[in-house]
Amino acid sequence: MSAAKLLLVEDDPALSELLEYRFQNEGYSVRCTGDGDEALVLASEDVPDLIILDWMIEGTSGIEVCRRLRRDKDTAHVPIIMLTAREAEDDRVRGLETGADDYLTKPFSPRELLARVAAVMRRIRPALAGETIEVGDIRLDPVAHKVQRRGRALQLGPTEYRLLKFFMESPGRVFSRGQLLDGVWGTGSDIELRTVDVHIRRLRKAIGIDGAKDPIRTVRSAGYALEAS
Amino acid sequence: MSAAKLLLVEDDPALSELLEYRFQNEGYSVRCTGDGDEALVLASEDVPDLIILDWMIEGTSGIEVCRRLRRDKDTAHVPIIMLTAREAEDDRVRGLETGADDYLTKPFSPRELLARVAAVMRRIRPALAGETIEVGDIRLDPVAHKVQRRGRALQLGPTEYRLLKFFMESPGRVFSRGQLLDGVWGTGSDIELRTVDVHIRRLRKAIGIDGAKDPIRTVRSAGYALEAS
DNA sequence: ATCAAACTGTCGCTCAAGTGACACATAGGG
DNA sequence: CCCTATGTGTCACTTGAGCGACAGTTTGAT
Repeated sequence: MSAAKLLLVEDDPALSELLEYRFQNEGYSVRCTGDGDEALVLASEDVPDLIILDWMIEGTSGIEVCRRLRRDKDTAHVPIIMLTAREAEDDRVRGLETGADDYLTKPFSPRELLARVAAVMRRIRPALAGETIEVGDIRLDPVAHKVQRRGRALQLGPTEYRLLKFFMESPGRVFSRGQLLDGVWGTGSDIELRTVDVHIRRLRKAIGIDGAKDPIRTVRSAGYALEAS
Repeated sequence: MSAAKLLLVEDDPALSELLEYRFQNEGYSVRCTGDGDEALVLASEDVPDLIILDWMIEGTSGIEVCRRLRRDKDTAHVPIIMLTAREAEDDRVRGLETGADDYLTKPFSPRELLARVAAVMRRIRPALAGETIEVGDIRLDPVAHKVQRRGRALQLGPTEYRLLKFFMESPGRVFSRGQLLDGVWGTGSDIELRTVDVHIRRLRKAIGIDGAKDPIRTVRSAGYALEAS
């Protein structure tokens, strides 16, 4: 999965380094700068998914950076979390009105910042907040109803989709034909057990990419399983 | 334009009344309750655009309400701003981790809450904040009530416009016919589900430019989605 | 007030995709 | 070798979506 890209604009080296480390640890891709003008350049040449912006920085001030980011078409929609030492309500309101999406007052705990970043990411890019299921090289996005393998979109029918999703919710686990019928078709279905085979074959065909091995394992006299590998 | 719908969950009558007044003044459509269980009912029967939730309320606690809202598919994506008297970092983090999008500590000024609500609305439903939305090569200006594709003005009927706008507010996401009826026609409409198909067809025809491919994706037995690409 | 044009909701038909059943092929254990 | 569990190809049926048409309604201009 492509990691979420953060841009951290903070001129206190100690804090900047600490945060960079923590965010990288969480799997984000982070770029840092302590300078307002440089921040604008970085933001426009590779638009990040989220910007963490200190109010008091060298060069162009934080609020001015915020305003300019909002004015540029490419960065207008990028969420911004502002960091500041100011407590005054007026400043908070001004920050929000300028276009910041969230606001944190120093001193804050890295943990709280992480939680806020995660909250924003959850809203903005659900795909990056773990709402998609990933097993091996297959990624399933239930919101968009889309499935990818190795970055290539797969074309699945409704039943194939439900079947794959069911497998992906419990990777590696073997399901009997009866369990699959219950889970995918619904408990009240009086479908032939063998029909499962057919759909397994269709699913195999649908997710088959040459160069990739079949992730569906047949377990003789037991059922089928989706391999986590 | 349909006003943004807020759900205010606050059991202090004085505060509740004050906020309701202020929000209505800003053009929001507000419903209030002081009870957690009632909040869940209200939220599910007519999904609001944003929920303001007091941590300490009668009945089910705020954090539990938050958790349940997140669990229900219909309300999972609705942004939540939590209000609380607690200062402790642990509580703040817990609130955010449970799925709240933002957080305000009492006492707060109504003005700051308004600013935060506006910030969230701007991000979630730009159209309600009067901003133009852009998805792929389609641009929609809610103020001018105009739609362009590749710079060419499109001619849309009222329902086509609302339908497109609804899609553009959540690009890539699949909506069932029922969800589309709720979102575009309003919750109380007793329209045939199949009518949605007809309007989808009309919308497709209206936004069709030769050389451009149809951005509306049909998801069999699920609904429709507007492709971000 | 009148009229024409545009918009909206329904219905029924058509066609394509999805689905289930069956017949047959294949593989592996006894 | 035989038998059973599994895999594969095919076909008919079902379902769902697209489409054209139409009648009722609303809108806007004259």
